[in-house]
Amino acid sequence: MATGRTHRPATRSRGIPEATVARLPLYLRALTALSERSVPTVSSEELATAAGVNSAKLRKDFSYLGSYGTRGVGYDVEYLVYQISRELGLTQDWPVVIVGIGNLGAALANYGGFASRGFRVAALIDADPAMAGKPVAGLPVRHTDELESIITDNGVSIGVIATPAGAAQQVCDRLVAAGVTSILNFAPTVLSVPEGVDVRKVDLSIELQILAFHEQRKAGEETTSAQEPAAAAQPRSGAAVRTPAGGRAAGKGPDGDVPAVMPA
Amino acid sequence: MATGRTHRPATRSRGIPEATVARLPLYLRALTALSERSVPTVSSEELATAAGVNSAKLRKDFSYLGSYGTRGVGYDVEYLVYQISRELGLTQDWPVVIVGIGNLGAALANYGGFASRGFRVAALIDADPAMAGKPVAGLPVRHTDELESIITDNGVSIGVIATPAGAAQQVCDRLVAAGVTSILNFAPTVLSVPEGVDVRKVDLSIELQILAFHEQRKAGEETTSAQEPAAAAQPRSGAAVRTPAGGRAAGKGPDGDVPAVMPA
DNA sequence: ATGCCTTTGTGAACGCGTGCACAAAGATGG
DNA sequence: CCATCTTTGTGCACGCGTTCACAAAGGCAT
Repeated sequence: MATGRTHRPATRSRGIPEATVARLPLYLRALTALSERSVPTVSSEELATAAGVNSAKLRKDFSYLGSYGTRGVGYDVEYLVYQISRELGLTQDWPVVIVGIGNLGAALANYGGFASRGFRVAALIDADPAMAGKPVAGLPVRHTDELESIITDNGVSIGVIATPAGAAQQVCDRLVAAGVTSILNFAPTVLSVPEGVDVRKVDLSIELQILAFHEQRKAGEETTSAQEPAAAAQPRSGAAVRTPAGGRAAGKGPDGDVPAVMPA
Repeated sequence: MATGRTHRPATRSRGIPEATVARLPLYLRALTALSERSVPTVSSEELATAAGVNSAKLRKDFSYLGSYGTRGVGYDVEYLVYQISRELGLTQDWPVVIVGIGNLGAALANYGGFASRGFRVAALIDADPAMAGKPVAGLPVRHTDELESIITDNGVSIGVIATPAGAAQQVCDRLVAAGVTSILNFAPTVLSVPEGVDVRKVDLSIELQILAFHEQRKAGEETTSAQEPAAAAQPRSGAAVRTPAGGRAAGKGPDGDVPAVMPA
């Protein structure tokens, strides 16, 4: 759910649905694992299981990229890795800056998943002068004053914000002004950006809150109706990401707590 | 309109759409900020702006919770904070364990967004004996051996996995076996869990990859029309394959290597 | 070659989420 | 008490995403 972008999927022939784009990295990871095990080809069924999705969905996703499979056989692993990488733009080098080198920023700087996917941490930036020069993940922390020059000098177009909420918008503005057009925001704030700038938000506490909701619902169901629709036998469905279809649905309230009292 | 059997119970059937649940924390955050500023009431339009969503969507979301607004006035901030908190299950205490105290685990342990929302870090767990006892975020790190007892003793039902990918499934199995029914997974792996266990995944590199996709497309749009190599270019099986450490020279351009290693 | 078997690619149906637009509900002022 | 104004709550339509189901395509054995 990127905020920020408001216009058409544009590219008519190349109109890959957003939902599909979001799954491509998933496929890529599964394919990379297969590649390392020197598996030459893989069927949509196998790959779908490995990625935790439905096989029909996977085939349709791939169909947006082109016809890269062979009927009766499956997909060539290496070829598909290349195609998806290219589609995602991972065949080129993406310099990124991380702003806000606290616990989270340091964790991000050390995160192996970046470098291995074409992302190169161009610089770590922090507002604290005491941090300046201190090495984190092998890079010296730079002061915020240098933000603009770092971005222009390195041609950075992707910025990661890991600052406290209060500083996020200001940092965002400076990043955008300096030329950044994609932002990954870890600060718990709604960033406002001009047209043409993409923002993706990752909010750790929101994820937990969503889990708490479902957890509460599960706890409530035990006490009321043990009657569970018990969707078709699905022995060990891998994923469970996002609405697993057979999951909740016919819920029924936990228990009848209907307090009409206003605490205010 | 809700899902499931349409009785017409005076109490609303709890068929809250998943998309709505995912936005409730967003509203809650905006409302909390208003509450701290002692704002008594807020209109759907104002709150929607603060939360970064459409006002109609916000009203519809709230309608699933009940009619908590006053026409012509808006919503009572305090009351709404309470209602959403209750709906999300944040009015109770949720003990959580964090497994894998690396950079990310430590960042999570220090993350303020947890404690302030009803989540209490019951324990930090790591497999490294050298970490045991070492204080992180004010808590002593416990060894993995204690995992089961910690969970049962504290009644933990939510677990956070911040281990390397290789250990994630094993940790997950142990968490589930010990009674955890909700898992927030930061490891880049598809976890397989039995029916009834919720898994939410946060993948830092996937978010960046999605940004890269849009970034690449933006860059391509500038030059107007796709200079994209029409799909036919690549020979089926032979070529494509990873160019070991190929050029990438000029930075831009659809060639270069393919990431060979999974992120740790 | 021919026929069988496997697996892809996709047309079509369905369901969910989103946003518009408006009537109903309540506040407010005269 | 009535008129007017504001804002909610929601019916409806539309578009996207998901899933099913199957014909077409290719491999393989005979």
